[in-house]
Amino acid sequence: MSLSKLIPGKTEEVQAKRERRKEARPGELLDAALDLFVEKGFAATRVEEVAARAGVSKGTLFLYFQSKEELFKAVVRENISGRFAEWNEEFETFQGTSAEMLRYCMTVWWERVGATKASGITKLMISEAKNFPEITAFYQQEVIDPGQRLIRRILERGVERGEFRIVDLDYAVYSVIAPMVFLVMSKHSLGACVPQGKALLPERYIASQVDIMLGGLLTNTTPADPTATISPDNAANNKKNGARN
Amino acid sequence: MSLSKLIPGKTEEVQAKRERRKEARPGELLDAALDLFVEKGFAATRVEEVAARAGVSKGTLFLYFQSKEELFKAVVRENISGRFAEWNEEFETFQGTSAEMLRYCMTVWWERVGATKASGITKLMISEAKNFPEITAFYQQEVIDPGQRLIRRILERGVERGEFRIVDLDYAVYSVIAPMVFLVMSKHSLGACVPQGKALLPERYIASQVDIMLGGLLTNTTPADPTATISPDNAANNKKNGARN
Amino acid sequence: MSLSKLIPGKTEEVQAKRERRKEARPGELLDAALDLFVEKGFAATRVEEVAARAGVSKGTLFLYFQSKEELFKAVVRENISGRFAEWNEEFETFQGTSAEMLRYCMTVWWERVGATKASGITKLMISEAKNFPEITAFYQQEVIDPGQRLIRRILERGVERGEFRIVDLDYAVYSVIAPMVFLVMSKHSLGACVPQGKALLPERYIASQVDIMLGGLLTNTTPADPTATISPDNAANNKKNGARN
Amino acid sequence: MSLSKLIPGKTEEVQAKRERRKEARPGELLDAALDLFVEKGFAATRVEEVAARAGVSKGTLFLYFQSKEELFKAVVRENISGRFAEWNEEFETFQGTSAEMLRYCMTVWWERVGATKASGITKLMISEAKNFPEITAFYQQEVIDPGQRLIRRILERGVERGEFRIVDLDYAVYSVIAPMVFLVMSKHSLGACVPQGKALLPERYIASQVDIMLGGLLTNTTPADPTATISPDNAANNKKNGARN
DNA sequence: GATGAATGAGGATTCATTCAT
DNA sequence: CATGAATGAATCCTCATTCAT
Repeated sequence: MSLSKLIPGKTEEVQAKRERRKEARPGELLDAALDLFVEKGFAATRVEEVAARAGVSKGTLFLYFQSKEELFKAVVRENISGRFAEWNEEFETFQGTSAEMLRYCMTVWWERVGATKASGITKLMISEAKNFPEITAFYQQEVIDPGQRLIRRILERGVERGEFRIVDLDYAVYSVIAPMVFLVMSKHSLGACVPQGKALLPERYIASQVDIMLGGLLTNTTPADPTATISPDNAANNKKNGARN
Repeated sequence: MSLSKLIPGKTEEVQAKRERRKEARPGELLDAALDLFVEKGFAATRVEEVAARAGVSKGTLFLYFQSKEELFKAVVRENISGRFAEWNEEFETFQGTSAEMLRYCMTVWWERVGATKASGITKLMISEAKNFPEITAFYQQEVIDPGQRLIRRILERGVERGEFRIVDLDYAVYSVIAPMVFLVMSKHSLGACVPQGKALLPERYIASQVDIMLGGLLTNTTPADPTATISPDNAANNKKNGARN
Repeated sequence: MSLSKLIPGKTEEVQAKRERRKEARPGELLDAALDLFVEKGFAATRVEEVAARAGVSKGTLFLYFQSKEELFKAVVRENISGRFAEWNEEFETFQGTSAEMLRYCMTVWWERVGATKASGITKLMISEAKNFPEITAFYQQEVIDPGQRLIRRILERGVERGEFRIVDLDYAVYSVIAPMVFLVMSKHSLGACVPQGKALLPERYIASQVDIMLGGLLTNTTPADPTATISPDNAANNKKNGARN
Repeated sequence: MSLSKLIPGKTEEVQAKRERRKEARPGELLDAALDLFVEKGFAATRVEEVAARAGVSKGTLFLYFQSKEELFKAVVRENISGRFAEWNEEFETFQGTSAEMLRYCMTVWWERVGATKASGITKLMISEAKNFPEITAFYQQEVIDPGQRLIRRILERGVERGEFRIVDLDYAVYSVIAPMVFLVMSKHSLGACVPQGKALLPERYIASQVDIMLGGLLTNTTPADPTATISPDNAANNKKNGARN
C-alpha cells in the first residue's frame, strides 16, 4: 500500500489499474505456466519461473494456487473450455457437403485452437498424462470424448447423405484426429527444434491431409481392396493387384 | 583368464553368471530407464527407481552412466538403432503394388517398433525434445529424416508407377507418419489412461488408417476438389460443391 | 517503503530486526565458514554445519552463496581486506629507528591480524592452496605480494639509514614473514592440539623472535636492545636495557 | 594366477618379481598416499587415486590398510622415523662452534628431510592436525618434541660455551624451527602455486636465515661470517670461527 | 593375495512451500 | 494482498568399504 494512495487525483487510476491487474493475476499466471509447462514439462518447470514470467513473486503464486499441482490442473482446466458446445451448434446447422464440413472443421480447429497457445495443452497432456491420472480423466471427458463425438457426427452425416463410404466408423475418426495431434506435436516438440524453413507449414499440411483423406491416393478411384493384407498370400495379392492396375 | 575357470563344477557357472550379469547391467538399466522415462518423464523419474527396477543399487547405475542425463542420451541412442538400412533394402526389392507396400510398411513398423518398448522413445522424445536439444537433433537425423526418406520413396514409387496420384509429395509423407505417431502417443499416453476395452486396437487402427488413406472417403472416387478452401468465399464453395454432389 | 513502517510500535522494530538479520546473514555465514574451514579444512567441512553455526538452515546458505566453493572464495576475499594501504601510510610517516619499526610491525600485525580470526585465512590458504589455484593466485597478489613489499620497504629504510646490514635483501624479508606464518600455524594447527600451558605465548614468542632477529645470537656483538618494546612501558624498558648496554 | 605359471623357466622370475612387488606394495601405497595427501589434503584425496598411483586396485589398498584413516596414520608414522636418535648422536660428538652446528643442523635437515618427500608430512600434519588428534599427539611426541629438544641442546651448548647470548631459551628454539617450517610450507603450498623462477631457492633461503639469525641485523655488531658454509671446507671454517671466538 | 563390481551412507544442491513483515 | 527470506524434504551424485570371484 503506497503513499500514493493518499494523493488525490491519481489515486483512483492507480487503484483501478492495480485492481485490474489483481484480477488479471491468475490469468497471467496460468498463461505463464502454460508456456513453461509446454516448453519444459511439469517437473522441469520451477514455480519461481512461472511467477517471474507473470511478473509477480513466488509467494503470490501460492496465493492463487494451493500447489504446483493445482496450478497444473488449473492450466489444463482453463484451456479446455467447452468450445465444443458452440462448435456442435455450428456444425448442426452447417450448409454444404460433408467434405466441406471436414475441411472446415480442421481449418477452424487450427485457427481457433491449433494456432493458439491452447494447443500446448495437447502436448502437455500427452507428456504428463501418466503423472496426473485425475486431470487426464477430466481431459478425456472434457476434450477427447466431445471431440471424437463431434467428428463422428460429421462422418455419420457424410455416410447418411451417401457422401462417405466408411467401413469402420469408430476408427475412422482417428483419420481426422491423428493429423491434428501430429501437427500440434510438431509445433511444440521436435518441430520446434528444427531450423527455420524446415518446419511444417500448418495450412499446407492441413490441405494435404484433407486432400488425401478425402480423395485417397489411388488414381483409379475404385477403392483399394480393403481386405487386402500383406502376408502370407503375398503372391496372390500381387497378382490380383497387378491385374487391377 | 584365471585357472579357476578351467575347474569344472559350480565355479565356472557362477563366474559365468557374474560376468554375464556385468555385461547385462547396462542393458538392464537402459530397459528400466526407458520404461520409467516413458512413463513419468525425465525429470520426474528418480535414478534410484531406475536402479531398483534394474535390480541394482543407486551407486551401480553411476558405474555405467556418468549422470542421469547421460543415461537419458544412452536410452535414446540405444533404441534408435539404424533399422532403416535393413528396411530400405527390404523395400528396394519389394514385389507388389505400392499400396501393398504402404500397408506392409505400416504393419511391419507396428510389429517391429510400435508394439515394442522402442516405441516409447517417440513419446519420450516428444515430451523432452526442448530439454535435450542435442539429443533431439541426433534423433531428428537418425530417425525422423531416414523415416521420412523411406516413406517418400514408397510414395514416389507409387507415383512413378502410376498407382498414386499425389499433389504435394513433401507433405503426403505426413499422411503415413501422423497415424503412426498418433498410435504411439495413444499407447504411451492418454490411451494408457483409458479403461480396458476403450483402448485403441492397433491392428484395427492401422487397417482403418490405411484403408482411408488408400481409398479415400468419398464414394464418388472423383477426387475432392483440392483447391477448395473454406473462407472467405464460403458461400461460393458451398454452392459449387453442392452442385457437384 | 511501506506505510507500516511509519506506524510506531513493535512493527518498526521487528521489521528492522528482520532486515538487519538479512543483511547480517552473509557475514554470519562467512564467519561460521571461516571457523570451520580453518578447523577442519574445506573438504571436511559440511555446509550444513556452517549453516547451523550461523543459525540458519542449509537452504539459506545457498541463498547467499552459489556453492560451497563460492563460499570458500568469499571467505578468503572477505578476510584479506587491503589493510596494506593503511599500513603503508602508517609506515611512511613512522618516526623512530628501523628496529622499532620492525618490532612495531610485528606487534601490530599480531594485534590486528594474527590474534584475530583473519589469521585463520593463512592456515586455510596454506592447507588448500593446491585445491584452489585461482583463489591462491588472488591471495598471492592481494596479501603476500603487498606484505612482502611492505616489509621490504622497512628493511630498505634500515639499510639506507645505516641501521641494518643486510646481505640478501630479497630473502631477508622471510626472516620477518616466517615467524609470523609459524605463529599462525601454531595457533591454528598443532599448537591448538597441545595441552593448555604448553601453547605458544604470542607476545613472548614475538619478543623472542624480534630480539634474535635484531640482535643476533653471537656474543661478539653489541646486543640489540632485547627488551625494547613499543608501548606503553617503552621508557622503563629502555632504562633497564640501557643499563645493560 | 595365470597359465604362465605352468610354463617352466619364466615362471620363477615372474614369481620372484611378483613377490618382490608384493612386499613393496605397502610402501608404494604409502608413497602414493603421501603425495596425494600433501597435494590435496586428506579429505579431498580419493583412495582410488592412491591405489591407482601405486599401480594396484582399490581393493588391494584395503588389504594392507584397514581404512583411509589407518592409511593416513601409517603415512605419518612411516615418514617420521626416529631420525633423531641418529642426529642426537651426530650432534653429541660435533666438533666446531655452535654457530656451525646450527648452520649444519639446518643444512642437513634440508638435505635429509626438507628436500625429500618426508617434508610433506609437516604440511600434512599442519593441515589435518585438528582432524586427527590422536596422530597429532603422536607426531608431537615423536617429531616436534625431539626436534625441539635437539635444537634446544644446540642452543644450550652455545650458551654454555659462551658463544650464544640467549635471553629466552624456551622460545629461541622457534627461531630455528620457524624458518624450516616456513620453507616446507612454501614448498608444498603457496610456493608451489607460484610461477617458476619466483619460487624460493632453498639453499639461498637457509643461508639468509642462518646469517640473520646468527649475525643480527644491526650494524653495531661484528657481522657473522656470511661466507661460512658447512662443507666441504668444514674444518677450515671450524678453525676460523674457533679462532674468532 | 588381487581384483573390481557392487553397495549405501553421506553430502551438496534444488525447489516447492510457508510465513513474518 | 504482496513479498521474498527462510525452510527442509527430496534428489543427484560421490566414494569408502565390502566381498564374490
